[in-house]
This record gives sequence, C-alpha cells and structure tokens, in this order.
Amino acid sequence: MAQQAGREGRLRPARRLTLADDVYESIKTLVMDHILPPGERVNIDALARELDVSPTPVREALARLEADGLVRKRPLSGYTTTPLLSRAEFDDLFEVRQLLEGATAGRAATYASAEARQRISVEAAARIDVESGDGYRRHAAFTALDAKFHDLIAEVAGSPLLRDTITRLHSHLHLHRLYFPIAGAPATNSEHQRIAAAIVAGDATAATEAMRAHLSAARERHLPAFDQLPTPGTPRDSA
Amino acid sequence: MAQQAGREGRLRPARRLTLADDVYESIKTLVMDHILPPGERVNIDALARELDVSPTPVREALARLEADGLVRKRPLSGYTTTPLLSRAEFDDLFEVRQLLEGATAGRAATYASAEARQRISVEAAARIDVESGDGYRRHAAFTALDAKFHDLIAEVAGSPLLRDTITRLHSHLHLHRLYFPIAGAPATNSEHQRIAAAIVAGDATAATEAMRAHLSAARERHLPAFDQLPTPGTPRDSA
DNA sequence: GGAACCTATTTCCTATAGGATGTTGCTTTG
DNA sequence: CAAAGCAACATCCTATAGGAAATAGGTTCC
Repeated sequence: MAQQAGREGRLRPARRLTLADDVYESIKTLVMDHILPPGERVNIDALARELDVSPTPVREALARLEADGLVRKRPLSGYTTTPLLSRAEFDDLFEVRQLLEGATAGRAATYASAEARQRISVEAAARIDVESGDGYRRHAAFTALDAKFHDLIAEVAGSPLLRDTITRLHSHLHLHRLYFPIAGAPATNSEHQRIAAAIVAGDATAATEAMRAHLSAARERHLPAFDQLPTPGTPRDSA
Repeated sequence: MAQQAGREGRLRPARRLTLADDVYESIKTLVMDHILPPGERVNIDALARELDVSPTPVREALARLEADGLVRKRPLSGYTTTPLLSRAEFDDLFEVRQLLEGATAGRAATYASAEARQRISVEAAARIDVESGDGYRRHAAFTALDAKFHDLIAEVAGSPLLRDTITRLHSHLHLHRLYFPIAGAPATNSEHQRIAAAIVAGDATAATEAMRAHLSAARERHLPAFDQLPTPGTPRDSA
C-alpha cells in the first residue's frame, strides 16, 4: 500500500497494461536519448526510485532490454548501458543493413499492394522542416521519420521475420542518432524518394540498388561523427 | 530463509553465477525439448516450484525468453510458449535464412583464415551414427551438429552482427527439430561438405550458391512433417 | 613511496506476502 | 434448451525485507 495514490500521469500512459511494460518503454527512452549515457552503470534501485516503482519490474524490463542489446549484464555486478558502436561495429552494421534492407526494398517492389505503394510514395514526400525547433527535437523528428520510412518498406515487403530482424538492428543505430549531422537531411530525403519511385514502379533491381546506395551514403554522412566522439568503451568518470 | 539448505546440484551447475541465468537455460531447454509443448500456457508459480526457486528469477528469465521469441506474454494473462511455425512462417524463415546464410557462406569463403578453413573442413567431415541411440538422442545429436556447422561458418565470416542475427533465427527453427525426418541426414552431410569445399577453396560465389541450395533442400526435407503435425496454435488439452 | 591486505559500504540478488485482474463454472432467466 | 449474468477461484503483478557478493577506501607493511 501507500504507493498507488498520488502519482497518476507521471510516467504512466493513459492505457496502462502492465507496469513492467511501461517501465520498459521508459528505460528504453532514457537510453535512446542518452539520459542514461552509453557505457554508464545502471543502478537498479536508483532507477526504481526515479521511476517511482519497485525494483522488480525494473529488473524485468532490464532483462528484456538486455536481449534487445541496449544494456549489458555482468553477473553480480549489475547492468551497464551498451557503449556506442565502435568504428568496426558501425561498418559491420551498415554492411548487414545493406544486405537485409536491400533485399527488403526489392521484395517491396515485387510484392507490395497498390495501396502500400501509395503509402510509400506519401511517406517519402514527407519532410522535416530543418529550421524548426531546437536541435534536439529536430534530430528526434528527423530520425523518427527516417525510421518510419525504413520500417514501412519492411512492412510491405511481406516478410514478418525480415521486418523484425531489421527493427532489431535499428536499435543499435539509434544510439548514434544524436550525433547525426542534420545537414545531410536533404540528401536523405531525395534518396528516399528515389527508393520510393523504384518500388512504386515495381522495379526490384532498381529498388535494391537505390536502397544500397542510400545506406552507403548514409554511412558516409555518419562517419565524421566518429572524429568528435569520445572513444567508445571508455569508462567515463565525468568531472 | 529455509530454502538454501538441501537442494544442491538439482538444477544448479557447478559454476553458479546468478540464479536467473540458470533458470533461463533450464526453461529454454524445457521449451526446446517440448517438455513445455508449443502453444501451452506457462504457469509462473508452478514453474518456480518445479525448479525450486522463487518466482522472481523465473519472471526475469521469461522476460528474456520473450525477447528471444520462445514465449509470448499476454498482459495480465500470463505467458505461453510460442506455437510451432505455420507453413507460411516456415517458408518465410527459410527465405530469410537463404539470404543471410548465403551471404555468410560467401563472406566465409573470402575472409576466413587458414586455420578457420581447416576447422570447417573437419567439422563437415563429422557425422552422427544414424543407427546409434534412441530416436530422441539421435535427433538431438544430429541437430546439434547441424547447428554447430552453421554457426561455425557464421563465426568465421567476420561479422558479429550477422552471426547474432542468424543465431536468433535458429531458435525458431529448433522448435521444429523433433519433427525432422532423420532419413535426410546423409544428404545433409554431403551438402555440408560441398559448402565446406567451396569455402576452403575460397570461391565465394560457389559457397553462397551451395549454402542456398542446401537450405532449399533442407526446407524440402522438412515439409512432410507439416502433414503429420497438429495444426499450430491449437490449444491442445491433452488426454 | 608503492603495493598489498583488510574492512566497511554499497549494490545486487532472492524470497515472501498481499492486492488487483482475468478466467472459469454455475446459476438463473427468457 | 440456450444465453447472459454473477460469483468464486486461480493467477498474475507489485512491493518490501534480508542475505551475499563485489567494489572502494583506508591502513599497514615492505
């Protein structure tokens, strides 16, 4: 008792299913937004106090996040947030993305329904006003739009397994989203439109090629961020 | 108190790190071996009693297993083991495997070290005596050998992400292993050797093609099982 | 002056108890 | 006889407490 009284609407969404699920989403956001910095130790009790719940659902949520690759668990030593990708891991990620998402785009061009093609066309036309909002919101909005476009293609490709797999990969990528140079947004948009055009036209080969080219270009756009980044894995004891 | 007294070595391995990890492995085995049948409800408390631990680590283990796709969670209703793959999901799985493992074999042929090629060659030569042991052990041994071969290729392909992704997919497949017709073992072995030969020779194109052909054949071998299977998703209330 | 050892604290890990919710079976009514 | 409503049960979900291990800091010895 003495806990479910006066904290409605603090972190709790309107439709509340289970507390553990809400906690999972909350912690995921904390990690994605770097409120819990990469490589940082995660104190279960402190997190439970912060979220105003007991440690049990926190522990359950962390177990799921570990399977997602967002935190690591060292036995009898606690959880830590996953460090930022190293350069090698980053390159690896984009190679795998090229393989998976290239094939996905090709499938989408072949199997997508007319209605699905319409949706892709609309989605590719959407843009984020680069001038609006502060830096953080702008980044978040742009990243969300990019993720939505890629997921949409995965959805209409007609392979649930492929879509799940791609979604999983994106978690790792999103840890880097705050470092993405916003200047690349226009190029990203036009590349998206080229992919959409190929899918709408039903040209699988062109769609695959356009997606691979897009990911190659996206990788190049991200690379400068590595020069201004703290070396991953370093146990930063900040000042 | 009154619990850590007399149950040494029951399910506890010699090196004990955390109870939750042991419970995770135990439940995973229970699901894989169909001791917890697919589609069955999983009672947390009953499972805790069975494993002689408290519900807390069981809950944590189930959360991880859910992320692995071996159990599903319905809010406020409990966990259920994942049903067997439907025909459509099965076909989907093998398409994705062809994509991923085909590319992996090609990478292995290109990047594998001399020592790695040696290991693959040895592994492909290993065989399970089809005559030995009872049906269950024979199946388990053969499936383990197959999984080891595929994972070895993924390991030497030099892409940790690709390897993780493939490992995840295999979980779903392994739920079907008990239905695999053992008669296909010799063909599987020879196909493995063909893949190994291409990798050892450094022929990426041939390795990719051999892997894809192998998976296509393996899929065909599995198909008859669908005719003698209870329809997936049926809530079986056994006699 | 440096390294190793010991101690104290923090943190994690597990067990237990109680409240809320979904489910099931029975009864009642049309 | 069937369907809807109700009640009892089982199960899940969350909170709290206590024991064990690891980490950090201080002290002592070389």
